[in-house]
Amino acid sequence: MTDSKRRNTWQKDAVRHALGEAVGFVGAQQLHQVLRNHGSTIGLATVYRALADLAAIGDADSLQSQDGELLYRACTNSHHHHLICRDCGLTVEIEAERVESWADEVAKAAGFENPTHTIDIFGTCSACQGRNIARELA
Amino acid sequence: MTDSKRRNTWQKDAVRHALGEAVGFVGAQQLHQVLRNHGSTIGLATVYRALADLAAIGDADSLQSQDGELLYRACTNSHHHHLICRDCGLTVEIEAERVESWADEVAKAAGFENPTHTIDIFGTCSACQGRNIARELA
DNA sequence: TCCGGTATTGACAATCATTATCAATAAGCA
DNA sequence: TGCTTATTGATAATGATTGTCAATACCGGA
Repeated sequence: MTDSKRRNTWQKDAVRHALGEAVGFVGAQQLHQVLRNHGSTIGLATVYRALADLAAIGDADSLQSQDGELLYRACTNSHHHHLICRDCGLTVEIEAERVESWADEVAKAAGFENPTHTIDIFGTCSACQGRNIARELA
Repeated sequence: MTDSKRRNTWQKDAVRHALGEAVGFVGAQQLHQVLRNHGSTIGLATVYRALADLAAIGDADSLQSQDGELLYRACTNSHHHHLICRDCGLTVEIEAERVESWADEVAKAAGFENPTHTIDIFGTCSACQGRNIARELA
């Protein structure tokens, strides 16, 4: 039942490809702008739909930025989490077996079923640290 | 510099009190409705401002629900995380020392400074499990 | 290759939470 | 009691996301 009635369009390919090119996480609006700047005539609603599809299929990760915007990123493969620079958006994938099992244990212990979790770490990457210090001295 | 020019108003007290009464996490809109239903004439914008203040002071926790809404909860004291029922909003506070240290380690290992993290677990609490099964049989 | 049913698109309107605006109000101090 | 100004609240503005719906184009079958 993965794709009983799914059709392939150049729009979906464009979104998939643009997402692959992007570095770090990008929002739907932003991705739409990029596509338009490259000459595409794709519609904004279509970008939203394509991204939601990719996330549902498992070909994209999604998370919300700290101001509430939904961000996407091409997904490598298995379940993992992210370490994100709050200045430049640099993203590092992190394995979290220890935390996966911890989350499931905690949920089960409290009688919760079908647990899902949101685990993301934000920080300032080394490059941005230097940049910020330079700015403070100005 | 905590409150050099801060003034105390009944509005702020009302929000603080209403937040204390609420069970689990509540949104600003929701809290505003509750206050109005209790006869208060408080404005919506004021509720937003008061909640943002409480969170900044450290008297309230905040997190975003899975559909992007900002939710608040009266804060007990120290740093902790939450296990939240996605149906009824029941919230359980969880200690997470293991995860705290893990998050800091991971960030440091990648050269990230001032790490903060978002860790929340969503699930279906035992009460709602029963309720959902009953509904499916209908 | 052509055709027809229908999934998909895209321009636009509609939502919804949140923030900005700004005149009117009231907290707190001399 | 006055004065200064932080705060309020009605409302408009913003911005991301979703709904609408006629037009389009994918794809399996003839």
